[in-house]
Amino acid sequence: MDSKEKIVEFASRMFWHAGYSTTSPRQIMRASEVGQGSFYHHFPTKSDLGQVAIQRNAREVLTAASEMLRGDAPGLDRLCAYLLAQREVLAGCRAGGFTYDAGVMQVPELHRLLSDAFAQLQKLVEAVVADAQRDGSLRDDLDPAEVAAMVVAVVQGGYVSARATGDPATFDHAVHGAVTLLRAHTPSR
Amino acid sequence: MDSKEKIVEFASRMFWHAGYSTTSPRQIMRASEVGQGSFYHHFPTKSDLGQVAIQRNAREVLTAASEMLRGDAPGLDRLCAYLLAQREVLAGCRAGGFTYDAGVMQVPELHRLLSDAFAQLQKLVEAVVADAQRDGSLRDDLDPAEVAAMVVAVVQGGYVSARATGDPATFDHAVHGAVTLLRAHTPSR
DNA sequence: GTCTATAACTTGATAGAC
DNA sequence: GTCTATCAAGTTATAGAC
Repeated sequence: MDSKEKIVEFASRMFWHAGYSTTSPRQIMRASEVGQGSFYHHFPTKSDLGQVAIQRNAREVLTAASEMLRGDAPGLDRLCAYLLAQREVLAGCRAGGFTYDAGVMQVPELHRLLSDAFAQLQKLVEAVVADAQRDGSLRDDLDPAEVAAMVVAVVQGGYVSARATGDPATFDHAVHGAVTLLRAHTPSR
Repeated sequence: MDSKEKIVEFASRMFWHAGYSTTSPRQIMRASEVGQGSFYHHFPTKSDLGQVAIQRNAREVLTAASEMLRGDAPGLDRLCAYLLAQREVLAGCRAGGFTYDAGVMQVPELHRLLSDAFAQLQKLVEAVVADAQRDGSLRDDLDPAEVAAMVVAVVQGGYVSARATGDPATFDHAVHGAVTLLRAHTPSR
């Protein structure tokens, strides 16, 4: 593996676990065993690296979501599968975690990665809500955009609550609550 | 107002808006117009100040929540009022925002403030869910802990999503989705 | 309680040789 | 592409006088 790729690998993971602002180029150099010369050759500024590393995290969130959401199953089942999926809860969301990092939010290029990622995630989920309404697994008088926003928020908030309490079960409670409410909205039974 | 109180006032607000790790003692001294001598006299270390300032933020979250949740109205109405309350959405949650700050999470005393706050918030909401089930405004076959966790998560996730997209309406969509689902669960109509 | 001076360390680079 | 040396600025304090 070349230096550049090693840097991005480690940076993505370290930014995810320890935050962008609170992780220094030096720490990344040590972890990835890449010298200062190479580091600054590939990434002249920290935000250049942030750009690539955060985008990688965002893509992983979207890739994982789209895999969990697709298939032939009824829309509601796919929605619930997404909510109930296994996650590294206490590590937090690879994308959502950056929304509270001032060093990310102040840099337009970095903030943009997050707004794009969340817009795409919302669309992915919204399409499945619409599927669920078409295939009859969910009442069609619900607003797909609102249901999708709620689903995304429950996951993001589940991470926050669980990190606060230090207990992954907090996440599970939240998503189970959402699943129960959604399941009860099957029109004909 | 004395120096100590001024420091705490500004620190609480600055930590909330810009993060704990990304706000330095120096910035707080300048904003609050308190000299270095006074600052370190009152707060020997940054985390001593973090302790007080973050606790103040956490208390404000709990105070606001308990005011919105109490009253004679049916439990479900109070729950929805809490979800639909006006908030400074793009500033994020005064407590939840710290869950992604490594500088907070690594210090046990600071992390504890968050776990206590979220545990209390969960209890507050859970009690109102139970009220709603007793007064008949919500189906009683739902698990109060799960519904409460979901409500808290929707709010926390609403903040995260809205900060990501940069649009407060993202928050509104999420909570409206939750309200619609909850309202549809009134047993007898 | 508040002031000024100082300091050890980290951050985020830049410069120039190989 | 990678290395070592260097650096200005910022962070988080400490010391001692008033």
